[in-house]
Amino acid sequence: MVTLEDVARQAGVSLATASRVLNGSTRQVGASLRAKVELAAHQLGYRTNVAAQTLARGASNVIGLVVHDLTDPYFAALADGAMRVAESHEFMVMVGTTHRDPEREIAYVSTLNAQRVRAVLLTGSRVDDAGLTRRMRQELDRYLQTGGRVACVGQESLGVDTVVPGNREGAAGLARALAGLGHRRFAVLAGPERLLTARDRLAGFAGALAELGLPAPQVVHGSFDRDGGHTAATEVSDATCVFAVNDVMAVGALASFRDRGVSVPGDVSVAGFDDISTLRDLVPQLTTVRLPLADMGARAMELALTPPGDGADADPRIEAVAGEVVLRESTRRLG
Amino acid sequence: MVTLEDVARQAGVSLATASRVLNGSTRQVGASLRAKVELAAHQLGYRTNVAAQTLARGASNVIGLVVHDLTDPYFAALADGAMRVAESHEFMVMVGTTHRDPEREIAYVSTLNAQRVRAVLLTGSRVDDAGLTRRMRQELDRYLQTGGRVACVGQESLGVDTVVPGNREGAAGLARALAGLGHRRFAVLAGPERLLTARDRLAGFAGALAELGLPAPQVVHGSFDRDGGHTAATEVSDATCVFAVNDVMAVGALASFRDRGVSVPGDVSVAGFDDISTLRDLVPQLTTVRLPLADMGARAMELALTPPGDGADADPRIEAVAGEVVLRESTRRLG
DNA sequence: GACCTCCAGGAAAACGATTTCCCAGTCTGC
DNA sequence: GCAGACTGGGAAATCGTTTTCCTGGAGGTC
Repeated sequence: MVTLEDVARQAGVSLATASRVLNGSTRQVGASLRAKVELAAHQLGYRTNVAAQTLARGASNVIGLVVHDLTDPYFAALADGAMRVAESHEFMVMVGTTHRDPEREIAYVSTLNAQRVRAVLLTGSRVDDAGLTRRMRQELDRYLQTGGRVACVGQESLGVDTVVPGNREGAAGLARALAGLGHRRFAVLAGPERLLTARDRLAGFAGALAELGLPAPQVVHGSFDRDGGHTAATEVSDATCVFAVNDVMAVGALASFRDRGVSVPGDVSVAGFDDISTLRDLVPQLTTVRLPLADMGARAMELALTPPGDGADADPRIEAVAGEVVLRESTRRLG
Repeated sequence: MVTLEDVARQAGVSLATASRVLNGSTRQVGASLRAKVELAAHQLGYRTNVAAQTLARGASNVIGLVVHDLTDPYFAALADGAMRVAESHEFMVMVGTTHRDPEREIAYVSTLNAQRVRAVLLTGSRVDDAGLTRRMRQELDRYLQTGGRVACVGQESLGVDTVVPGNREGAAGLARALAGLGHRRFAVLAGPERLLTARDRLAGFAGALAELGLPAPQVVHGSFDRDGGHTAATEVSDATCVFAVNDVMAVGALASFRDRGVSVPGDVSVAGFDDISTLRDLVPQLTTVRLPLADMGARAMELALTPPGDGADADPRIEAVAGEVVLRESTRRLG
């Protein structure tokens, strides 16, 4: 293992000079020495020991990214946007997958803290559980106190810089658009009861229906994934339009209806939420609420990397992202 | 920032004892001291400084994972399988995305080397370019010499432990199955000319057709993604069956045909490769060659984590993974 | 030419852990 | 009762950098 000292010796300079040449320093080094050091480093095949560098500098060049599930295109898109930004800043990204287990999420923050990562990005939707939230807050505080930075995508319940998608407003807009198509009897495949993202979308949707004086939708809870949508769809009884609170669930619902010979949008209309791009070639094309996921990931990463301005550090920065209703083939005009 | 020394002082023990209690050691520590240390650590909110630990131990608990594109479900599935294994061994995973740029891939190996990661997992298909391969080899050698471990998914061209999918055999099997349906005139949406995975699949497919005494397929090159499939499909002239060398391209091709009013499988049959699970609810359901992607990622990670056995370290371990032809709705029986 | 300011270079002290010794007890067996 | 193993505890060296001083010489000003 070749160290900086080896390089310095071979180049006939001090450790300090070698360090200054090889790992960016404000101090100047004379051209001839500089050349010698670079040559020596190249000849010996020197690679900085980042652990030592991190220890000495007191700051790493790693960012932590916590997602629920990489195979869920929602998180993949978010992660992709975030990673592009990190890469453009020459940061490495350490990824943790929680598989939707809040305990693991907390554990990851702890581990990332131990790694002294520069910033942590939490992309998973929060859950309505005061105990968990409190413990997460506590873990985050530990990290923040030692100079860490945290940003979040989803709900602002953690009191950190957050990119907040317009779940309520988007779902409300979708409800109005669907009502505009003539639908009156709705069902909502609402996902897990305590998941805030799911809950907000349901609330926005139901709220808008109420405002329009329409009957409350049938609500079917279930898991937040494709199979959750598939299962929940079988319980829909008497609706002309089904809103799945995310696209992946909508896909499950479509499959379920197809299996049972129910035509979409002939017999029932289906809408989702997120506008996952991998699903854009689905048949029928899915009516949904588009979120700029990659962009949201990128903005969250920017938040995490940008220290809060001069003002009081008390207020977390909140960036709202609007969803855009996109009507496609899976929902039809009634009557 | 609370250090181990703070903990030791608060607990009234030496640094050595505190270290032994908090960060797994073979040495025993008396129960009373142990309790004191644990209490102190808890009270002070101590978090190990992993950088210092890595430096002292000379080995990190981080694994490097290099993928082309997280939003491509192929890599997402691979990464997911790999990460599960890493997590089960309590390793953290540092992910790099190359966006299909071989230079970036090499740069990542270098960076991960600097991080002194325990192992590096390369999941991207190799490209036929002697210069690039040589430089990658060189970079890997540097890393291997210092005790690093490397595993790869794809082609065995790097001479490291590799999980090799049966691209040739799978594509050949597919060709035979499609010929068995009565197809005679084929087109292959063949992806980039120099990408080995694409090339192998094309070769396997064309080879099997030749063996059957069928005419050579029309070959259309293009990019390896959805849009590549879409574009390439427009150039297909006179075929009853189109083989896209991966599922994502097949989706593009389906969309292209649909746009032009060409019915699948009525007018033309379409097949892909990989069996991406996100696409299982596509209409029409895609005929493809199934690869156990998550499992492949997991096995590659196992390879990376398991030191080669006692024998000569000369031979890289190769694990072959067979693809399984799955005929679905997108291909029909002719005549 | 004296004085002051820069500036490039080096010696050495951090950074925060792990681990090798060394030491003083305590057991064991006879 | 004593040699010899075994035990748990601590002092201090070590890992590979960065960075703070310190120093001597070069260049500028009056």
